[in-house]
Amino acid sequence: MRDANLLGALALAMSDAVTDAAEGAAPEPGPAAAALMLVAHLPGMSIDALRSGVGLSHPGAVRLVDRLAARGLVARRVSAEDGRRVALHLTRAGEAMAATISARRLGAVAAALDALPEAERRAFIRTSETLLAAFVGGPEDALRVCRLCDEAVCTRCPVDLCLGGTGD
Amino acid sequence: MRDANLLGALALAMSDAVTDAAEGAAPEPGPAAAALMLVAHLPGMSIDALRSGVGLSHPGAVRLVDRLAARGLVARRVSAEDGRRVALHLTRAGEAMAATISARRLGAVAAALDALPEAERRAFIRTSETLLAAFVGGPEDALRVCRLCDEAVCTRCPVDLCLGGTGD
DNA sequence: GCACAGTGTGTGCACGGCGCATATAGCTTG
DNA sequence: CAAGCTATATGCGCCGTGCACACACTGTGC
Repeated sequence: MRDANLLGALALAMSDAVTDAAEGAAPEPGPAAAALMLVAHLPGMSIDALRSGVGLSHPGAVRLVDRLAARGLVARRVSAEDGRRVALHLTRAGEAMAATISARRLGAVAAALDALPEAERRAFIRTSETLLAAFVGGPEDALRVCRLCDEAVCTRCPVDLCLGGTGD
Repeated sequence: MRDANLLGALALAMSDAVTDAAEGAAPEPGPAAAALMLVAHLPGMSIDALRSGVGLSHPGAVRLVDRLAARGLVARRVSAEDGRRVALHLTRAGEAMAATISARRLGAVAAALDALPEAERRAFIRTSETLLAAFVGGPEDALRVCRLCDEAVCTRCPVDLCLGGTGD
């Protein structure tokens, strides 16, 4: 029980730090930062996929894209293979903002992580991979879990691996 | 960089699981669950202390207490030593709800943690204690970090220890 | 080729939590 | 006792959100 309580507190503290760092660089608080990172990760994704990633209702996702498009961060394009779907893409400004968000997010974690001795750090990360896989139940969870990830540094991704992917 | 990204994803996934479990047992989504746990941890606390713990503005905290009081979960009492301050206390119903919130929160983490081998688990928790202390900058952070903690199982608390407390 | 259901997206509407500015009560210092 | 500070409470408006509904497009049946 003590271990679970301690780990829950660490998760909350780190998540707060990560979220504050990410949303501080976003145009508005809330799911905007996650939306930008998701579109950066999966260019051409649909609004419905974005919805499940950021945890909003359908109309909420539409309005979020409205606001991001009005700021010139994302662009709606018509999908080539399906006329109903919207293909979301990042503009230059959106890509720059996503890069800033990712840098701040990584910095919030790296500071504490770099203070660990090398061996302890490696062991900790290995166990973290095991735990992360345990929190992924299916493909719909992957978008949520990875909604702030930076695909550029996400090698051997445990989420992809546990879903049968290649881990890139 | 990869380590920081991975750890950030784990923090987000665990925090989501913990928050969903806690808020699912609360009367409303958002900071209500944290407010109940904080008052359970520190009976007689003021609205201003609650405000810093849940991360709301002053009026927001007042309205939150209004709603919790209207549901019969918390009680406003006048502080004995300071007539301006409100001493917040949990009612019987509030204590029961706080117990449920804590149980669900611990369950969300314990399931994944119990799957680890004993030695790996102990090593992971030790490093977690080190990291948790790194995310506490001052006394004001303690309330935020511990806003969902269960004091009954929080022995040798790294947050208290790094602030010079007794760790209970 | 055409009606049909199913899916993806956009919109009118109202609700509610939130912060800003302000007001009031109580403590504290001169 | 007057002035300043702190803690709490309230009027007000904003904005993100979800619900219900409408529309566009795709695929399947006849």
